[in-house]
Amino acid sequence: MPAEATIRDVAKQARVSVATVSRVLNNSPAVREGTRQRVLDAIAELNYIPNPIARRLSLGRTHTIAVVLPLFTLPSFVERLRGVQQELADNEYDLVLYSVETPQQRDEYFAKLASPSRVDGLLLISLPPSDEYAERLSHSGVPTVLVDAYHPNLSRVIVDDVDGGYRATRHLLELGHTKIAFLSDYLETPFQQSMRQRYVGYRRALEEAGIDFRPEYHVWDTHGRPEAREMAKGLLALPDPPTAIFAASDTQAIGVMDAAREIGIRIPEQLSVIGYDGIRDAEYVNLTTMHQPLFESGVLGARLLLASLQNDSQANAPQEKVLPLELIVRKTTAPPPGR
Amino acid sequence: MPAEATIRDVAKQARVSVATVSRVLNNSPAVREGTRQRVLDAIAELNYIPNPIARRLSLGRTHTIAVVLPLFTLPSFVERLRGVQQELADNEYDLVLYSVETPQQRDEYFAKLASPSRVDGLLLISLPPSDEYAERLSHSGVPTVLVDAYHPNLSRVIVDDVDGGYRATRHLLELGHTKIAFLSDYLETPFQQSMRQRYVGYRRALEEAGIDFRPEYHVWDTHGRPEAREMAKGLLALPDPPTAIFAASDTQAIGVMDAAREIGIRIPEQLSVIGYDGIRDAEYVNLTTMHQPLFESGVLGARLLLASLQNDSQANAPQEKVLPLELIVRKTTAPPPGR
DNA sequence: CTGAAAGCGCTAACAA
DNA sequence: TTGTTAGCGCTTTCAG
Repeated sequence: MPAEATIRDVAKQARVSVATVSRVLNNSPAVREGTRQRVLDAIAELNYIPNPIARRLSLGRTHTIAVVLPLFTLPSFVERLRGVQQELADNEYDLVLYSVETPQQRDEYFAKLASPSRVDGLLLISLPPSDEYAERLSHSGVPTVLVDAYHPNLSRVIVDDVDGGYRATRHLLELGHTKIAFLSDYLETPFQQSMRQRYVGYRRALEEAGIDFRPEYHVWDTHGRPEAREMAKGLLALPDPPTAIFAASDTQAIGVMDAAREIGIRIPEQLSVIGYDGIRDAEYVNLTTMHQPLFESGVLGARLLLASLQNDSQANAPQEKVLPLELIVRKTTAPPPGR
Repeated sequence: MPAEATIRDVAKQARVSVATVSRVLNNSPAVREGTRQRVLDAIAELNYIPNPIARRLSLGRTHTIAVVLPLFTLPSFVERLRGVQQELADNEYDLVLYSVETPQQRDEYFAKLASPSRVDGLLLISLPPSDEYAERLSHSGVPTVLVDAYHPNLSRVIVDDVDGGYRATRHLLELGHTKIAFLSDYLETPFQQSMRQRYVGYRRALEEAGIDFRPEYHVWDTHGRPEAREMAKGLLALPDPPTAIFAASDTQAIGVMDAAREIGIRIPEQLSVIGYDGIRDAEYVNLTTMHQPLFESGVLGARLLLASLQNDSQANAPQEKVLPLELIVRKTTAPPPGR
């Protein structure tokens, strides 16, 4: 393969200066049509492609947006990423991907990426930064937006998960349930804050309805369908089992459905199940769920970032975009048995 | 935020030349310990981070690996991507992501990325290049490896999909089925060649068994669970419906299961279903499937690429890695009714 | 062991 | 309208 042609080669070939070549490259109007054509011809002939790295160095911009997200096993993360990717696709920016598996790794990436010489912008999906890193990020000069994560100092696109948890629980309550379990991830991890908020909403709805919270109705484990199935089995084996289960994600709700099928408990006649997220699979299995706009959250996050990349008014206040939640009632929730 | 410190600032602060700073940055042994320490101190004090772009320009390498894959709705693509990501994570390379939705876009990306000034290496997932682009790629000087795609001139990690299709069909045949349908994506798209090969294997197995191929038993549509469900319904509504369906992907097989449930046909008593891929969901729904190592294919693809990035013996012959397929018999296949 | 200086390929004043 | 030239921040000869 022949060595790559440079702007100098083109200049020589077209008998102009590199400045002129640069001008036509950048669509400067200040170049005579004939000259432009000569340059274009030279470019075509030499098969010239401008070196983006050199361009970036000269411009002082990286043309890169880093997207950081938890290791993307979960459909909801992937869906958000797809939104981001779509919005970024026709832009000038490269989307570079970082997947984090541990809090240490997360902080490592945050530290590494909080530098304008590395990236032009940062998109953090479902990864709430600690105060320390939020501070560093907002002072780094790297525009940052959070998707599905909250920090007061950073732009974000979120939903009101407390309200979501509340409304999901209300739905069950209104059907007449009083024995309502909550099944989720570990709540204590600083990794995921949405889950915890849904739990808060759940507690609030119970309290408001004058129903005592029963600790044995709250179960948690690492995220996953089989894990949820096992948890659900435990719940249903209780001396006084719940008549409804609120799963903090659709994936987990589907695990609950697995358990019910396995044990021979009919949904929704004997057990109501409600999920959260509104992933595609929820529709296929007819799961009642609290739907949030996953794909759109990615799109909006990217858009927000792009916007703050435009007006480099660095110090513009953090934006907040709250996306709507929608209760989608399908076939897995009904009044409790005997009502 | 203070302007970023440069290597010059560090040099000044440490009272050495930039060359020396560069040496300690690159762990050159040719630096006296005392000097090194001074430099290190200066770096710490100024909070200096080397500018990667400048480094890349100087080194003439992009430190970037581009991964191109079809828009990642499908679990199997995501799984492969995860493998790639994991293998690349602790490397010096940035993983930049390109998702293609149309053949035009694919070629656009191929053209753009076939340039050493853009990327150090290229990983194409489930995207067989045309001869023309394969040619361009292999002459571009950009090491390229295909995952789940084949071209004789390019390194690749694949499975033997003809054999997979053959063995999946054999499994059904051996159970005693003779009315076996094949349900897939469009076969004619140059987008996906694996599907077509599975079909070839299917036909071969039938032929070998002396069973005539019935055109009405071969259905196809765009990929997706609901689409597969509709196709399956069509198949089952045939005057002489099949007793077994070989779906070219697990996602589609699950769609078939949806259809059966909806119509009230029992699996496997009345209908056998076999899928392909071995995605996680297949296990949950107890689907018999032809399993291929998806995650590993990504890992291996990345490894292959990394290796050819090492020995820049550009002209090394294309490597081929064939991963094993494994028939996993679960609960969706059984002898046909009345046997 | 250290420094001076050229160069990576491009952009953008500034001059002409 | 076009050309000259000084950077962008780093690496790497080549001298010393």
